[in-house]
Amino acid sequence: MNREKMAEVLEKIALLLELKGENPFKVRAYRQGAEVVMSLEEDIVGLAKADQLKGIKGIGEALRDKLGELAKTGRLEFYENLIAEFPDTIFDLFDVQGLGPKKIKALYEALGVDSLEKLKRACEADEVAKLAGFGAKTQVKILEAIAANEKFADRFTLGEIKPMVENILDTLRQHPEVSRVSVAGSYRRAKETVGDLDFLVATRQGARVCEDFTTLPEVDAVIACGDTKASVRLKNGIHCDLRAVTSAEFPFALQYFSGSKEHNVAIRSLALKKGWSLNEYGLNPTDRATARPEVNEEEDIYSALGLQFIEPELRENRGEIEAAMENALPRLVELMNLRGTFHNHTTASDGRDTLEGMVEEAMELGLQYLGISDHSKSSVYANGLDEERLLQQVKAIRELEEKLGGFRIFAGSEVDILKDGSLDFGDEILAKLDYCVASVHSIFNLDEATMTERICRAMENEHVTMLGHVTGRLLLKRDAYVVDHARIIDCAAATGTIIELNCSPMRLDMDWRWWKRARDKGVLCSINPDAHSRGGLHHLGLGVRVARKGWLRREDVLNTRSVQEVEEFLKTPKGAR
DNA sequence: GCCGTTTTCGGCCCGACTGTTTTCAGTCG
Repeated sequence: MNREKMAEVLEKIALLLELKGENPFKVRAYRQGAEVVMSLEEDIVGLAKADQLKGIKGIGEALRDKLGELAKTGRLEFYENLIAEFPDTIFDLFDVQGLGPKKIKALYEALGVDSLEKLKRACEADEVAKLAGFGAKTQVKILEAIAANEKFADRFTLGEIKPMVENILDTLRQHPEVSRVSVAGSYRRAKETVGDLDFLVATRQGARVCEDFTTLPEVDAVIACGDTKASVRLKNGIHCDLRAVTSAEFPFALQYFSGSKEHNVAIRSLALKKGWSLNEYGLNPTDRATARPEVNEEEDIYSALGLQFIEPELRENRGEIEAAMENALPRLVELMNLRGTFHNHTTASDGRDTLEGMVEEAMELGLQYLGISDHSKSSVYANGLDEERLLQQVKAIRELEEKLGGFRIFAGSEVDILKDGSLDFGDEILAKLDYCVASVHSIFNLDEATMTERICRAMENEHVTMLGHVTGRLLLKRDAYVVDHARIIDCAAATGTIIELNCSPMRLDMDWRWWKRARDKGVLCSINPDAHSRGGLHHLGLGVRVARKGWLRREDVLNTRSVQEVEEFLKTPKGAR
């Protein structure tokens, strides 16, 4: 039993109760329970096993018992009875745009529809349109939604949709009737993947702007279009909403639609305590209210509630509101703080650009130093360097550096962590490098304890400056290999090993949820693009956003330091850094 | 089912949009 499985059971119970027409608040309680299970800092499975869930907000007596049973026996009778009432394939129906519990229930009871396949056939046989509450248009929309689901992925990585978001923002800014523009939602909060996009505009001509939005070249299908809201599906399949509000409403709408839902629930209840009812249009006095604060920007809303401004990346209800009350929010790292970066590849292994090309791009970006760390010999698939080629590369780096004068190139290696935790190069070779990134690139299927031990052993090596991509995850493609993050963070703290924030768009690894803990234990971060081409260096901005989401400050990140400081750091023995 | 500075019962966010209705239910965020 693990955290994910526990949350999934609660999530599925919520759906099944909805199908049965249960009290919506009970449904919500299960859904919130799933949320709590996923976001709790402590080891929820261990706590559940030991009957120590008491006092956790959102987990009451009933959920406590159910989680306890689940953790101890791996099963839950209540759930098994519930799930036996419906076929497993019925869950797929909830993914169809426009179908909710009531409609699914009707389809199931009247037509026996319990899978996507049966739904499709029922629509094609014109049976759905005849049902009460359904009609011809609904039937067409269901078929379209099924087709869209078959054709497209339902989530996108933050990195891959960035160019498109920038494009749409530019177009909206140029609209003559639009005065203010922003993207909101999980994209603005820098979640590693997003399921949809939310755009917000200030205008007096909502209907017209909404209409124009639906004719953008990126739009594939229009789902809805009214006076204040338009909803479309873009050609790459992503769902995209536009909200049009007045300029006075804009800060409220921006706050509201940026979420997260959990953050907003907490903010609104705080507002109520102060005598204000907060929604997407404004701050309205309840009977206890004092004078209405002036709000022109989002910052003014937080300030009216007696809070420090909370950066969007932090709005996950993970302690940011409490910190803002005490004026204790960190000043987050910014892109302009970065002076260089480590973990980059060249044509020597599997990169697409030469050493000279990579350095040139780094200089263009205004960096003062660049770390080169090509793959080591065990990564045969990536043309990894053996000892001889590595030493040649070090020589080439020193020569290029000499020629450039002033720009520092750190010679390193991304050395493979072998199965037993030993390294692909011996200490005598590693000692000749300026630094070294150690990463796992093979044998991903070890159990958690063995994998964690393997990684910790590598970190104990004096020459390992930093740990590369902690879990090896490829977002939406390959799961993380299982590691005990808490132990790895402790080990990094104990050995003075840096943990990399790999900001390749597919990775964003270590996950943002762990950085605050690492920071509090004194572990240093290095924001590394894992660049395999000149363009790859541009992902540093993405890395900064994730670092911010992990509560990191400038001083928590190695590559905000100057060349001299980094040299000093690397010269100092690990234990003394 | 959860929660409590309206505290053990009675609330729990609510507004926009659509389609099928003839005044509203369902979905979505």
